[in-house]
Amino acid sequence: MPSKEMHVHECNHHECNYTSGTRNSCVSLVPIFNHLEETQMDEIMATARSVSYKKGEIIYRAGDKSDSLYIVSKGKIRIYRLSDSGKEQLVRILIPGDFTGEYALFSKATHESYAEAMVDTTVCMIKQADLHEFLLKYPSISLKILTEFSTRLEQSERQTTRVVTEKVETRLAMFLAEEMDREAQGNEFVLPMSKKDLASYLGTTPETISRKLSEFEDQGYIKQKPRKRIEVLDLDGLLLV
Amino acid sequence: MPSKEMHVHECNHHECNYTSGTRNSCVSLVPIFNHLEETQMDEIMATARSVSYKKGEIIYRAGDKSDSLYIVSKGKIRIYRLSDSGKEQLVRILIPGDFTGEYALFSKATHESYAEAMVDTTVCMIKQADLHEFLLKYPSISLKILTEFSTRLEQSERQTTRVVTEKVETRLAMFLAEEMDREAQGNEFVLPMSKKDLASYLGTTPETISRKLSEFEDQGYIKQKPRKRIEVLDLDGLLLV
DNA sequence: CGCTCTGTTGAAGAGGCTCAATATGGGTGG
DNA sequence: CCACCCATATTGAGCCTCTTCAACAGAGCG
Repeated sequence: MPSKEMHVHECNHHECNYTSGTRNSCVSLVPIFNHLEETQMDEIMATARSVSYKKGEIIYRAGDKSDSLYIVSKGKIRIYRLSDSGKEQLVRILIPGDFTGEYALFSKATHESYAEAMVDTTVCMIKQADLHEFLLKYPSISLKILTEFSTRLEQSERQTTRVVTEKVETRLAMFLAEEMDREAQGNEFVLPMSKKDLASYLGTTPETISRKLSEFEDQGYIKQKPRKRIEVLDLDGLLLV
Repeated sequence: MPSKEMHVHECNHHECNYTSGTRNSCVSLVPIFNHLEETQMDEIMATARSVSYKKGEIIYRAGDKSDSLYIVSKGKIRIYRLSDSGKEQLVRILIPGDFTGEYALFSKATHESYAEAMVDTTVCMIKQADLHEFLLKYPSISLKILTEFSTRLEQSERQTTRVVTEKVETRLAMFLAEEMDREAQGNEFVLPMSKKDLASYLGTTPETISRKLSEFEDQGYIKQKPRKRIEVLDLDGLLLV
């Protein structure tokens, strides 16, 4: 697989094959693979390709044919959709250990969403044929992916339900509470995205986000600090909104 | 199908084990199993339990512990969620061949949604332990389920995007167009649910659905007929809304 | 045959969007 | 290291879509 003779110009976006011994960067860090034996991980790693993208680069777009699984090994990826009317909606953000590409991989040949590097990012790609082979050979991988999928499905449905049943204020409060739960350092956390993206994720506009956060601040629930940091002063109050 | 010796009181909701030879009602009709050999399907069927529910009965509810996959063999099931604020949202409707229960099965022990029989319904249930065994034994089943999951995930994300980016009128028009695509007999189709449920599915209210359908009718795009039948007169016009 | 749930229609009000003007800040190049 | 610049964020005002509440009509089911 890995050609040792690799030259820079053979590498789109600094694309490189792995050589054994450079395993650590991706396969071993994703839950779907890291329960395997070392030798099995090496085997998978041997079929993987590493590709780097610079900030802002598009990794795939809707309509692209693709047949690879993308595992984030470094950086951050924005997954978003464009509606028929052309509006953008942020679906989720991938951090190292997350993967994407599953739709094109298991169902259809083309993507419906867009993947964009939010910062300089490295992914490893596993081709559909290789992955299928491994799934048949090591069925426990499938169980891991099924677990991941069912969690994602649940989250997606929960998100839909929220958007249709709760008002913006409530959705925002819930989002803040969840971030506190996942990311809190003390009683502060850092927004993982711009407020523009947050608006798109929550199904509203940047203006409304801005206003609602100010209201929360006026009401003493939170305090906004520089560099996207938010201190939560009254979590319970927030959740009663 | 019921064992021949079945007595009413041995069967909760007319619950019965399968005997070989009565295979046809469920395992063989779902895409996730029907690619298997006859003998393999028989093997799975032997572990399945058939349960019937009367119209309106709840099959599972949020918070229930469950460890079974439910495959619809007859009838129709409404899957819905309740938001934190208590509002109901219709997630999807299952018809024979569809399955549910995956979240409790692969991720957590409890359901987040509700499943209710819309008409008299029969499901077959496969226990988690049995299913896991089959997945490891026949890895191709996992691939089928992965395909199904990734399709559902895509649909769910598409639904979220629509709800947040399109207005009600557009969502309704798209829904009608999709139903035409899937269910049309001539240029008519039958709504698969009440307008109340449709409202909940599309994230709006029955009043709005009623009004928008009247508008579409006034504009000559559709014609509403008795028994939930809708004739589409101008599909293109509808999609330009 | 009546009762209850679903659907329809009207009117009023609210929540959030749009548009526009201005402020801010972090990234970049000099 | 500083100044500049452009995307992001903020704030205000008006408006529009959709929800809400209420009253009534109709349909399906026991």
